Amino acid sequence: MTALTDDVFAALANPARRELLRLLLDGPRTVNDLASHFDMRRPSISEHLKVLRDAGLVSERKSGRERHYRLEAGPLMELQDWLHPYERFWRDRLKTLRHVLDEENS
Amino acid sequence: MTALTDDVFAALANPARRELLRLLLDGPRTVNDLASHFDMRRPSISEHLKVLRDAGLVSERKSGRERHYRLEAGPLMELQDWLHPYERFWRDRLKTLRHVLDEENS
DNA sequence: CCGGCAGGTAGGGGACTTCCTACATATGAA
DNA sequence: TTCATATGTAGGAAGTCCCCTACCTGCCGG
Repeated sequence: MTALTDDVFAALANPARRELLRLLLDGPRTVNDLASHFDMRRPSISEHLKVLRDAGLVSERKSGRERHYRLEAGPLMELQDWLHPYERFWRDRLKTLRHVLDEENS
Repeated sequence: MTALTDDVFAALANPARRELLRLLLDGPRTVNDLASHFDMRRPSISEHLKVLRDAGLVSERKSGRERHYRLEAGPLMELQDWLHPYERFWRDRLKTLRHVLDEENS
């Protein structure tokens, strides 16, 4: 298990890269296939894929002259762990809010 | 409910801003209090707080000449929603992996 | 009123991001 | 072998980010 690094947050900060991840939810795809969904030149897609690869969010498998990129959700599951304290915070605030509303209603 | 925007991902892309959120888990704090935890000048902290505010991740309450910043976890809970499809993907992959291992063991 | 403190804003420098157009590399097909 | 296809890499332009040093506003206490 790699630790959740800066790279993951930085990778997610770009909408094209998030869209790439979303496309990969349906399964592995080639670079050209992925690029066809964007209004952007292919080399830029290659660069985005490199950022995602360096963050551990995708992996690549060579097959002839194609490369199939596959989603690696591990870092995103670590992001979920990162969120846990905030979820607790959020629940506490909702509970408090509910109490206040109950007081006012009684 | 505000939709999960680019602003939230962009705000989280900076380690100082993530640290600010973490500090605010313990409750509201003033700018000077927050700044004291960083090796960075106060105006930069103000700027980071503005980014967080624009993303809806913190709110501000004036009290005399101080301003108390409070964590607003709402956008982070939307981030959790954003993660859901990836969690499903992750679970499926684990299940598949387990099947493969079972086959090999039998 | 006046000095000092809390905090925001302006402007700028340096590094980084993101896109582009060439160009390089490798593999499949004819 | 020779051409075309799939992809990566180089280098550069434009924009953005992040930090800084002034500087400004507003509130408190004497």
